[in-house]
Amino acid sequence: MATTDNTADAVTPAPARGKRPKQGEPVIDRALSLLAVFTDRRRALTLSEMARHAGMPAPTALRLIARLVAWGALERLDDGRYVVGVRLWEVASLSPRGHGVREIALPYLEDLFEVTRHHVLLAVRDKDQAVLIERLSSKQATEVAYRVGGRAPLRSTAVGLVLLAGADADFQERILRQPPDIEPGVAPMPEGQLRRTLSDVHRTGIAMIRRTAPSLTVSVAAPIFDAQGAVVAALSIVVPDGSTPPNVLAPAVRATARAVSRNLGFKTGLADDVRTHSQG
Amino acid sequence: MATTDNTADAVTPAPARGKRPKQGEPVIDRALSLLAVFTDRRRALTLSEMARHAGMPAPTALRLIARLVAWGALERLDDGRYVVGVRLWEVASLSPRGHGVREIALPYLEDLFEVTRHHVLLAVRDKDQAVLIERLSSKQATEVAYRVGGRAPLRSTAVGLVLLAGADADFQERILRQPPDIEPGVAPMPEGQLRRTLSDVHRTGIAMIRRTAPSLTVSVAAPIFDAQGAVVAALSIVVPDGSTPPNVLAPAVRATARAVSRNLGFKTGLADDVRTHSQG
DNA sequence: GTTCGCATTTTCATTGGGTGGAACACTAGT
DNA sequence: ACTAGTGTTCCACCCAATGAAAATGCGAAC
Repeated sequence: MATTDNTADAVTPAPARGKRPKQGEPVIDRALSLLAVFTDRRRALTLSEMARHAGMPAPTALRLIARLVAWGALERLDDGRYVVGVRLWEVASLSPRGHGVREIALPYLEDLFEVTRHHVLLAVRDKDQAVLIERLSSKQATEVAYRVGGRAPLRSTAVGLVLLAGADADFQERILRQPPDIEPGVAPMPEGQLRRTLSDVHRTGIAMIRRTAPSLTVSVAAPIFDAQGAVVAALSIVVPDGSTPPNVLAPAVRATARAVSRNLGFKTGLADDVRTHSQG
Repeated sequence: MATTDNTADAVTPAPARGKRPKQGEPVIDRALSLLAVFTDRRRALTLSEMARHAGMPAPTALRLIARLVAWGALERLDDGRYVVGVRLWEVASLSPRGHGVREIALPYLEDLFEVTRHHVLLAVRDKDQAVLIERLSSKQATEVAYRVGGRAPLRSTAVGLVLLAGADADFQERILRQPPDIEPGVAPMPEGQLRRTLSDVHRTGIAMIRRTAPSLTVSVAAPIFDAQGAVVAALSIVVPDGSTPPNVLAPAVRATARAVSRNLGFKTGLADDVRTHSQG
């Protein structure tokens, strides 16, 4: 969680006496930190919970929250707890990299999903992580690790690898220098192998990852390009290990990704190998 | 657009001279009004555009926007324009009435969509309007009036009627007293007929609306209940007029809505008429 | 190359909105 | 009754927010 860089991680053991703990922080930052207290596990919070997690006195939190509620960024439940409001969701739906790509990609994801009946994922990169934009799942599909709106590591997921391979070199370097992900169910790659993998992903336009937790699955991902040829998103399919050979899935995933790219204005050259040559 | 209730609707013809135009407004409100300048048609804006639409001087807007960008609520494009950021979308995805119901309903919407191949809509009520939470559409489906994240009137759409019929009495009264919607392609209902319609919707659990614009369609909607039996969302299917008789669609829509309701913890009684009796 | 026009950014003296401790109301648990 | 927790109102202090002005950046027109 990127939200823990606030002040009061816990309960601020020694509250610094009667002195000002974090007085002077811009109001907006405080308001935003009140939004950031919500997580997947905590979708409805009381005033005092919010104040505690955001690291500010209750009266201050109350005042700010009141404004957020008045605007619709938060809503108050009957029991007095607060939740993220529809108005905020409404504005957020205008996010080009959020609902934007989703809106364009959804019909194609539908097709892929309908044919395969397996999880279909769409993700974009934000900071050092992948953010899951969409996930189509049949009710009886295998257990899946990530939810829509959640974040996933770049180096140990198929979509992550695609997004990482599509990023600029210095960003890649920075990520590569970080200590390896400790992702349950995925064997962490040593740096050398990771570099080779990224190179392969860049060349072939396909990334694969095998997981052992939460269930045995294979993910196959492909990049989505915008009109400028930049990788703006990644699409993947997640199937139970052994159900379908990955080399059978790859063409379908690739074709779907290309269809979405074309709809985003990407001029798909002739065949894939042509683009490959122009890049190598 | 609900965003026009801000100060500078246009360009503020007479800027009130050198006096303070709206000095003294809380900072949060200003920040939020900067988020509210984004609409379906304007998803990427320059600094001066944002300042103008939010009704504040450029330096002030810049300062606030800088904070919003730092947090991730906004993102800056290469050309200097601002768009709604993924971080905001991420938090908004925790909205129970936004992505919450969507997440639960999606698999069932999928099924309905797959069988019918027509638009499937999911909406909730916010203030005096319906907000479209999800829309599944095949690529070759008919033109639709609303997009995900957009708003629709309560009295002239099928989902709107369902949500209105499910609201408490005094809210219904307030809406009924308002002047009728002027919705293109939908004949506005006189108050008497509307009351009768709402009563029917409440009794039968089905609402229908026929549109002539943007295309000739029939919408059939049904309510989704939460564990407490309150109408929290509405589900509808939109088909070309004449393609499928509404009375054929109704059972499918109803069954899907019930399936979602059950998943939300709603105890579906025995048959529908049992619940009807307990309510009348 | 120079000039104009406009958007963006920095600076800075002024001040009013923001602040949070204290006190109060209320509920629930002991 | 007492304690412990939450939610709310109040208010005197004061620092963050403000926006005019000026500087800077950026193109396009000349």
